[in-house]
Amino acid sequence: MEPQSTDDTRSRILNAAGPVFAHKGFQSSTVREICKAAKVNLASINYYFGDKQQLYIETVKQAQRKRLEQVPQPDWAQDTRAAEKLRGFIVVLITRMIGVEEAPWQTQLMMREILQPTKACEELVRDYFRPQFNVLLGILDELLPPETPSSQRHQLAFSIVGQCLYYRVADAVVGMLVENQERAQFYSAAQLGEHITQFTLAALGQTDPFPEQIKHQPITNSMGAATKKAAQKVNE
Amino acid sequence: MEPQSTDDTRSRILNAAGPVFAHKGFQSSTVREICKAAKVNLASINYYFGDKQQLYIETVKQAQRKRLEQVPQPDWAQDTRAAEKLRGFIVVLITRMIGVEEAPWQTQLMMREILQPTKACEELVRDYFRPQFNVLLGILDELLPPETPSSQRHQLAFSIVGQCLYYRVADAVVGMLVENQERAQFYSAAQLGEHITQFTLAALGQTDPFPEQIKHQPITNSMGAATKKAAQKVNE
DNA sequence: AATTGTTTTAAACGATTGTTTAAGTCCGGA
DNA sequence: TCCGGACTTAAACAATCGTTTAAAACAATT
Repeated sequence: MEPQSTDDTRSRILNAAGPVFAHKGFQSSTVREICKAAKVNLASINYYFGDKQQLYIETVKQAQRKRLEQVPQPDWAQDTRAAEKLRGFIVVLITRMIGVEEAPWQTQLMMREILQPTKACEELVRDYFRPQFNVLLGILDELLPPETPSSQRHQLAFSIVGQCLYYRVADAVVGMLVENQERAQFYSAAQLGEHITQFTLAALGQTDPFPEQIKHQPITNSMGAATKKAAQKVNE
Repeated sequence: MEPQSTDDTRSRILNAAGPVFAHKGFQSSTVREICKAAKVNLASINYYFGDKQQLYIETVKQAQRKRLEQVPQPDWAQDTRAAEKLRGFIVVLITRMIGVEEAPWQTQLMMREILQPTKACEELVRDYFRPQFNVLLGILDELLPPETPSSQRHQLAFSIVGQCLYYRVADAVVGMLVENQERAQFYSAAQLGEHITQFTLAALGQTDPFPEQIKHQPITNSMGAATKKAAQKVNE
């Protein structure tokens, strides 16, 4: 009946609003700017969404939905080692954070919701963060002694997620702290993912202590097949 | 000549603007709201600061200055072990993040600058983040093999900082993911700092692998004297 | 007491905001 | 062809924003 992802007026608004909200936040984005970017009339937002705030909520939801189908967690073979699953999880997460070529405005929009939650955040947690969190806890379950208390499991998960989130949150500051050349050479999603994986596995006693372990070459080739495929999908 | 931290009109504006900007951001904060909170006339901001933006910049600077003298890094005795220094560094950092009783609006303001830098951010990096970063690198230098490349040292530092930042950035989400009781019992600054320290030291091979190492009791008593003192100063 | 410079005050200004309105356009079914 | 609902459009609206203004109040010096 209604075309979904075409250049429907409603869809044009939704697609134009995403980057604008992500870049400037809710208050600083004006309906006039969004309408201009979407090439629709000024009144269209109110006609299709009621008001600016409901447009914002719909935009966040759509960004989340798109992100879920763009970068699904890889479904591992049954005999995949837990360490390999963890590597895959981290690489997908860090890839979502820093993107590949295009600026990942969906993630930036979510980061705004994380830092300053609005009404859209509860759904975000329910449909996105919570399942993600549970997947990670499932992987950790295979790596930890059974008697590990859940409170400790949770904080371990946060230590992993926190390392990944950092490169999106503090992206600008990282750019000011490290030389451009070093950044260009060592800060790809694959390399950062590998670093965080090694760091985490070492902490969990799954590998030798960290500094001796990896050689920190510009290109790492220790990724498994499932991980590679998952990381690639982000480009789409 | 001019009283600094009294209830000077200029100071009243500055003190009132901090929490407002931290809570609502630059655009969403109105000069009328700030003037009302500061109990000064509407025109005072323009009289003393020129315009709203310069007030914002001054506010960020002052927050940074206050934070630096409130929570200085402990100056360790010469024979302090590096692991102990690292513990102190992390506890100070995490304490700055989540505060103790009062809401740490200074840190929240900085977090806004990190996520979306304005003109105030360059000074923030130069006077605050960069020195902090160097202190951490100095500590890591004592824990790492001499041949460890600097690019790897940097990412190790980011892995530590990232774990701490997470509890400020994702504070609201953490509150939605873990039960209230667990949060009340296991998420004090001292406990989170201890967790991050153990996790990091284990990754660096300075202790046994992580999960077996700590017992994750509600209250930990393994902090050194210098660390305790540093954590306490935050309350002031 | 008069004068000077500084600070405070209430009111107004112009610009921009989100939203509404009412007239207009389009298009398929009778 | 005419009608009716769905959509689009340009204009206007009311509210709020940051900023300016000019007069009043104040404080210190001569």
